[in-house]
Amino acid sequence: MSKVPPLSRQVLSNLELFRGLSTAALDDVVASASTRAFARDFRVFNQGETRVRAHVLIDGWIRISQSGSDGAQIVVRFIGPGDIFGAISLFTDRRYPADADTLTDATEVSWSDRALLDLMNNHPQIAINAVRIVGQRLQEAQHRVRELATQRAERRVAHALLRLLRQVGTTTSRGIVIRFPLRRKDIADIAGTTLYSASRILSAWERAGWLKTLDRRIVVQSLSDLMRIAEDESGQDITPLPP
Amino acid sequence: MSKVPPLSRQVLSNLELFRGLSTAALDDVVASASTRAFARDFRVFNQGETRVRAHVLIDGWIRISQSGSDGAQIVVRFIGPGDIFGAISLFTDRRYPADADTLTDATEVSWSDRALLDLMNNHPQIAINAVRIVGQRLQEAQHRVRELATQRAERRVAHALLRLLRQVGTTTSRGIVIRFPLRRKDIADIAGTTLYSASRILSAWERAGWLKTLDRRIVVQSLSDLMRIAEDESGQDITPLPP
DNA sequence: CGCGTAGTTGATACCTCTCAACACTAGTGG
DNA sequence: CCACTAGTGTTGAGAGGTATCAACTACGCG
Repeated sequence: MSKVPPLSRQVLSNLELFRGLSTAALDDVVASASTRAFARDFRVFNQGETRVRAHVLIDGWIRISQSGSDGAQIVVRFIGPGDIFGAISLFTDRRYPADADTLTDATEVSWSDRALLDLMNNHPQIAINAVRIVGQRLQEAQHRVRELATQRAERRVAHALLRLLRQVGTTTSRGIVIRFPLRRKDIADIAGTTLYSASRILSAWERAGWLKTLDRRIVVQSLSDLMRIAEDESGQDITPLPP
Repeated sequence: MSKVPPLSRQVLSNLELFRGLSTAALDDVVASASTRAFARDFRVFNQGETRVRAHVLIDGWIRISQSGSDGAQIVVRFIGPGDIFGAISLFTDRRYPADADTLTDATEVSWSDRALLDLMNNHPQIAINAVRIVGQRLQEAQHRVRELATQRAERRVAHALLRLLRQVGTTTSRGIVIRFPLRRKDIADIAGTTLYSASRILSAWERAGWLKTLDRRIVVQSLSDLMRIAEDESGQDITPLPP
C-alpha cells in the first residue's frame, strides 16, 4: 500500500482545494504533503480514530460511511479523484466522523493538521476554497435531510441513482453506467432505506426495462423514466463524464 | 427595522467567526459591517434570493427553514446570538438556500460578499474559523441524515427536543424551558414528521408527566425519560444556559 | 463440492401518514 | 357582549408504505 508516485504542482493546481494558488504557494503545499497508495477494499480510516489528517484523493474511489451504536449504517458520500475527505474533523473534534473504504485501488495525498493550518494561514485562498467545498457539502446534506424527511423510498432511490449518475456516470453503447460496483445494500444506505426495499424497487425498474445491473454495476437505460420518478425539483441535467 | 445600535470590537471579538483576531483586524471587520434591527416575525431573506450577504446574529432568535417545490418544509436550524447565517451561499451558488424568519425581535450585523472575501484574504483566521463553523454544521447535518434514515418518529422528536434543550434550554423552578415559542408544526418540521404525529407523541409525554407546554413554550420535567427514549448514543449531557 | 456473499420475493406486522371532526384560544367587529 | 374567524392543538379511523422475518436462488471461489 505504498509505492509513492511523484506529486507535481500540476496535479495539485487542478484540485479544488488549491485552486488559484501561485506556484510558490503550490511548492509550499507539495513540501508538506505525503502520498500513499491503497489496494481495493482497504480501510483508510475508522470512525472515531483520533490521528486525523486532511486527505485528498488523487485516483480511485472511496466510500465514506457512518454507523450508529445500533449498527444502522448510512453512506455519507462517495469520494472521487480530486475530492477532499476526512478533513473537516481537523477543525472540529479531531475524530473522524465516519469510516473510509476504498472501492478500487486508490492513491491519496494527505497533510497533518499542523501543516494544513500553516498552509491556510500563509495562503488564505486555501481556507477560502475549503469554506466553499464544505459549504457545498453542507447544502447537499441539508437537501438530503429534506428528502429523507418528506419523500418516500422509491423517490429517494431514484434521486440517489441520479446523483450518482451525475457524479460518476459514463455513457456507453448500452446506457449510462455507474463507474464502480454497488451492492443493493449500498443503494439502501445511500437512499436511507433497507436492503429489501431497495431490491424490490430496483427489480421493478429492471422489469420495466429502465435499467439493469451487470456485475454489480448499474446501467441506466431510461434516464427520463428515472427522472419522472424523482420529479427532480432542481431541474439539473445530467452530463456524464467521458469514458 | 433599523435603529442602529453601536457595534463594538468587544462584541465582535466574542463571535466565533472573529475569534483570535488582533484589534487591528477587528477594526477592519467593524469598518465594513452594517447593522440592522428587525421586529418579530420578520422575513430576513427568502430562499432563492440572490442579493446575498453574510449575516451574524447579535441578539434574538431566527428560524431557518427550507421548502421544496411540493410545499414540504423542514426547519434547518435555529440561529441564536453569535451564530452566523446565510453566509455559505456567498461561496456556492450565491442564492440563499432557505428562508430566515425572526422568532423574536432581533439585531444582526452583515457584510457584503466582497467585504467578507477581502477580510478573509487579509485575515486568514476568519476563513479558518469559518471552515470550523461550517464543518461543525456539516457534521450535525450528517448526523441528522442518519437519524432520519434509521430511527423512528418518536425517537427523532426526542432527539430534536434534546438538541433544543442543549442549545437554548433555561433551567427554572418548573423544569428546563426552551426559550422561544414552538408550535407543533415546528417540532414536526425539525424532527421530520407530521404535525399529527408530533402532537400525538407530545401529548403522550404530557400525560406521562415528562413535559408540558405553557403558551407555546415547552417545559421539560423529566430529562432522563426523554434521554431514555432518545437512547442517546453520543452521551453528551445537557448544560442549560443561565436564565 | 461446500461455503459465503449477494439478490429476490412472499407474508406479515406495524408505524406513520392522511383525512376528518372537534375543542380551545385570541382577536375582530358588529 | 357576543358571534365570528383564524390559528392552533387533539384525537379517532382508516389506508398504505415500509420494515421485518423467512425461504429460496444464483454466483464465485477455495
